[in-house]
Amino acid sequence: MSKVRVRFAPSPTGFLHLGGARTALFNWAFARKHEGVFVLRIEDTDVVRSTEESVDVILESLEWLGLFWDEGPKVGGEYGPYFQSERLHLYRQYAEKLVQEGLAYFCYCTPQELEERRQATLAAGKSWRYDRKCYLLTPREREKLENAGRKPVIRFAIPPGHTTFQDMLRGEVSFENQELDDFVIMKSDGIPTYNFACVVDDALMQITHVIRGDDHISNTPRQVLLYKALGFPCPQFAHIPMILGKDRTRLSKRHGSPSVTYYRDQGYLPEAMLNYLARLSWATGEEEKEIFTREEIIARFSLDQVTKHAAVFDLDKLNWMNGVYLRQASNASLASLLEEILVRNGKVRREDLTPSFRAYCEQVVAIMKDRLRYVAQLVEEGEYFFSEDFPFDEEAVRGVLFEEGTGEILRASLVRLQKVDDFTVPLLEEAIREEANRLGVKAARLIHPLRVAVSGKRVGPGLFELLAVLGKGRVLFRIERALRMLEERSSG
RNA sequence: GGCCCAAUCGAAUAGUGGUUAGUUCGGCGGGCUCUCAAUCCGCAAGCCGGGGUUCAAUUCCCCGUUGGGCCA
Repeated sequence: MSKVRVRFAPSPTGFLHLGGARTALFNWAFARKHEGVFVLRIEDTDVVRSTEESVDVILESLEWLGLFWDEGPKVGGEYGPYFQSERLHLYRQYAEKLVQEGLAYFCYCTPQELEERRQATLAAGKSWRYDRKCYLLTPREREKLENAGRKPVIRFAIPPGHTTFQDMLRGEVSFENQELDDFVIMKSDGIPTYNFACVVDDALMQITHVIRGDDHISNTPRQVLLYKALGFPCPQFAHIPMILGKDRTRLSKRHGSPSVTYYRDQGYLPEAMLNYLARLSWATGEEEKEIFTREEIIARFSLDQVTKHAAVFDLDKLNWMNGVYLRQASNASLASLLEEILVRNGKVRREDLTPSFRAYCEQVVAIMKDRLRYVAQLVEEGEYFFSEDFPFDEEAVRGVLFEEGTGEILRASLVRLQKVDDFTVPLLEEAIREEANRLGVKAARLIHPLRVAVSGKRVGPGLFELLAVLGKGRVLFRIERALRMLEERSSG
């Protein structure tokens, strides 16, 4: 059996979205599982919408996920080039071959002419398909049109009959050829259309298995016909389900963000993202197990465990899964992630990333790890770690800080804490519990107002851990400030 | 509009011609606890509808419905 060769072929017209990432993932897993080759090809024939930045973002996203390709941009390979824009001569060559063999033909109809005839046909209550007006053009007629300055497209002549292919997930899928149009394979500017370039490339790159989204099912009969016309062997096809948003429509900005880089920038871990994506549409074959390393994914991956129906992207589950990975990650790695996010959000300047700040970040993630779903939460909800100018939750102030008797308690706590030289968890705990005893109240009576005073929130990490991380100076300052808030309230 | 694909708890999925239809996330309740988490224990929640085939259908077939896709 020949070596498995699969490919992922994105168009660089934007970021890599989750659906594309999952398609890449399945291709990659399939290749690794079968010790085959994973090819990356950039389908940049749409000159207007394709950008170099987009290529970079897509490559970065794949690399971040650890979906490394064996052939393609940056790494090369013997079937290159891997950018379609550098393969135009190949498409031209094969298109001309089809024309010479009478399997494709030049068409000079203008868009306006086509539209007129389409409207007329529709008005007559019939469904429109290209009417093959140019199919039987004589050389003379063609010459005339050329001389009139018309630039032809090349259309593929759909043969009669029907086209059937085996889908690895769905079995036999069949189309009537008459439903297919004599579609354009080369535009008048010499740029191939998607189906044609795709077939030429997949054939020339010796792709054995085409694993792609099921939105391509209806392209497949056209492609199968092209393989036959070009005399290429057909690859195996597997159309995997799409990923939809919560409302079961195509994943888009409305559903949060569909881009891989967004999740990277929010502080999701690549292993978590990969794991979650793998679990969409794929049954691992194991109950009670959701967490899979990339090696485990490869070892278990099989296309016949892939479902046939669309999957809904569930942020809750991704968050849960990312939390699992976050808790497994080292404080050092999370701290460096946190630093990047702080810099990107303008909370910290790059030159302030000192070793001591790094140590501080490690302490922060150490006490926050258990309650994080993604690292950027620390920027969104944990301002109090990085600034004195953090918001106070109104409900916490009203319900906890302004409770009767809190002033005396805070003042007593302040005095007591001033005497604690070393802000370590055991010493802080001892101090607060002793002070509670002395005042004849439960420790909680001190703990809750203190938390609000130093963090502005009524929920958060354990108080003693929090005080220890913030350090004596900031803690005392914040308690004094809270006391002033209380005074202002009672006087005003 | 034409064609194609799909359908099990809210979500991801397992599974079967005869099962108390399993698991994970989420939800709810409880334990632990300074709060929130984390963690542990428990609970609720599903076979899209209608016809067949069959002793028996969630499972096989057909139709419909709904959702999605491609083309226009």
